[in-house]
Amino acid sequence: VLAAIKELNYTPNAAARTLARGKTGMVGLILPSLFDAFMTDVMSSAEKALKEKGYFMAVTTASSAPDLEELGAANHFIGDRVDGLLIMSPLPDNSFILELKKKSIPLVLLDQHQLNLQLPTVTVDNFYGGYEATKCLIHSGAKKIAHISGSSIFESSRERTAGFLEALRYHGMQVDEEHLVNGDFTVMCGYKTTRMWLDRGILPDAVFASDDNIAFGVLDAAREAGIPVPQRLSVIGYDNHPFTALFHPSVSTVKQPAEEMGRYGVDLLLDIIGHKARRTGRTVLKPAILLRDTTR
Amino acid sequence: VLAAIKELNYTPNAAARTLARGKTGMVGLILPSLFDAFMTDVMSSAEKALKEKGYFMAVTTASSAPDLEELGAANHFIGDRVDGLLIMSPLPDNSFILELKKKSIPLVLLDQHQLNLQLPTVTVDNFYGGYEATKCLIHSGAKKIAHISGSSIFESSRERTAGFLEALRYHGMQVDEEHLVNGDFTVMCGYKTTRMWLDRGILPDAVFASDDNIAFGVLDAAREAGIPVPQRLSVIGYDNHPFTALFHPSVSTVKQPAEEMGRYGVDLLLDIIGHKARRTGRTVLKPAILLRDTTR
DNA sequence: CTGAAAGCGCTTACAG
DNA sequence: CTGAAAGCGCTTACAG
Repeated sequence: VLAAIKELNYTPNAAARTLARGKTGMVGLILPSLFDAFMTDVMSSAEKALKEKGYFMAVTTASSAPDLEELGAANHFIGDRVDGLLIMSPLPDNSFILELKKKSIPLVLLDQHQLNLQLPTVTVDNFYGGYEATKCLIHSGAKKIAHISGSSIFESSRERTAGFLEALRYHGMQVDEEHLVNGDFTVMCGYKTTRMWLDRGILPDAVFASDDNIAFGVLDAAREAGIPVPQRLSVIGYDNHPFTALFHPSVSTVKQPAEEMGRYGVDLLLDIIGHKARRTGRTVLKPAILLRDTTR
Repeated sequence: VLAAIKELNYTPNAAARTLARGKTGMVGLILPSLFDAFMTDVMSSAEKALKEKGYFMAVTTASSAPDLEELGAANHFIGDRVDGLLIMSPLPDNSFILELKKKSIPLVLLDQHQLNLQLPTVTVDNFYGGYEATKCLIHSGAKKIAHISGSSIFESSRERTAGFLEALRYHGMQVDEEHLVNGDFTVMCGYKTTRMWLDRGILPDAVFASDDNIAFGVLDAAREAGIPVPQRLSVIGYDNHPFTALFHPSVSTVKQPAEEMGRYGVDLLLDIIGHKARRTGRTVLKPAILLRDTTR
């Protein structure tokens, strides 16, 4: 009989097994975009970790509340197609999450706390990252330090900005209004902001960019204008985008433990699924400052 | 009764429905890496198209034959968890595919033909892309044209190189051995190759890079060495990486119809699943040459 | 047109 | 320890 099984290379029917056992063998990942380097890192790490445990990963994007609602809609409900969900999308509206909670679907939030929801979370200490990045800029002697933030719908972005402001405050420094810019995690926004500074003659000494895309844009504008980096302008980004280490000058950045976030998020979720962990608790990972050639 | 359904926001059990109907409502995507801009574009487009049709997407990476075998292994078989599979990973070894074929699992190959397998494919005309990119370089007056290829396990890379060689041949030109470099789709390889040319005093007039990562590396090395682009060195990449349009100078490239590949691949696969299309046939998409500031 | 029954292909608790 | 039966929660073909 076993020989025959090998012979016909029989595979047990997954749907029947799922129905009988109540486990799908799939884990869902909901994230805002497939184009962001950090998110892709986390996704890749999660995929690897899941594969090692014999799980498959269902990926779906949702960047807004309506997108999430749609995933909760009748004939497109992701909840019971998976054993649990890793959620990286910002949750301005919680009704989708509440529905999942009500159905007791195991959930882990990635890169955001959402304190009111009492859900297990895996985050990076963005306040610390923003604070330390700014401190390095201050210690290198910069007097006029600027910050270009990411989109404020991301908790991570808001906290980096808070860390930046606190570092300045602690060191008795101020930031000019024109040097505190609400950006959006794009190269374009870094470029345009720097051009604006250049045009108005208010280029700062140093910039803390809320992600590496922004930093690339700042560096591009500086290079085009012949501004020496890091002598005249220091730049530090965030994420450790693969290109930061490869370009010349290499770009200083704050490395997020993306690999760890994906792996730990998976471990935690699988423990919850297997009733080996509680459905609460915060895990905060530390980022690492990587000083390279765009800072003094 | 219907009111009660709304009330308790009931969702039918997916596993039971799958078992009864024989449809999972999931489509699998197998790709070599989550870090490549083109692949991410295709994935994103496929995800969007699938979502519109009420399907979810299971993503799994496999870059080598053993990886694929693993997906065919007993307790990790992806075949019956999905209604069909979109396969972007190179298939040097076909046994995994043969197994899927034997089980009649709908399959669409993306970005590769694999003629011997008689499977429906959606590809881009890479020979044409390589030929046209090179022709543009020739027409701009370049005499010494170099090429840095991607990894030869990719059919797409091999065909771009073939297009490059044919364009030279057709125009009665030759390529020096040192200017035909086997690379690997990385910034590092573009950078190192260009440095090597510089160090040996054999910098070409123009480079056709098999992807934009390589082109970024070439441009970075040229900038560092003070080589004027495009006056002394023209560069054209491949993929239309988001950064190519944003950096200064903007990077000439060959735009792959990634969005179309993802969307069309999904449409075709769903038609096969719904018995509305045959399990054969080639669809070849045309790339578009985007001449920007790194070519004359 | 409605409603009860069989069947999808497993797993697991239970009888032998 | 082995094997037959019940059950997982739907869908669909069929009887009424």
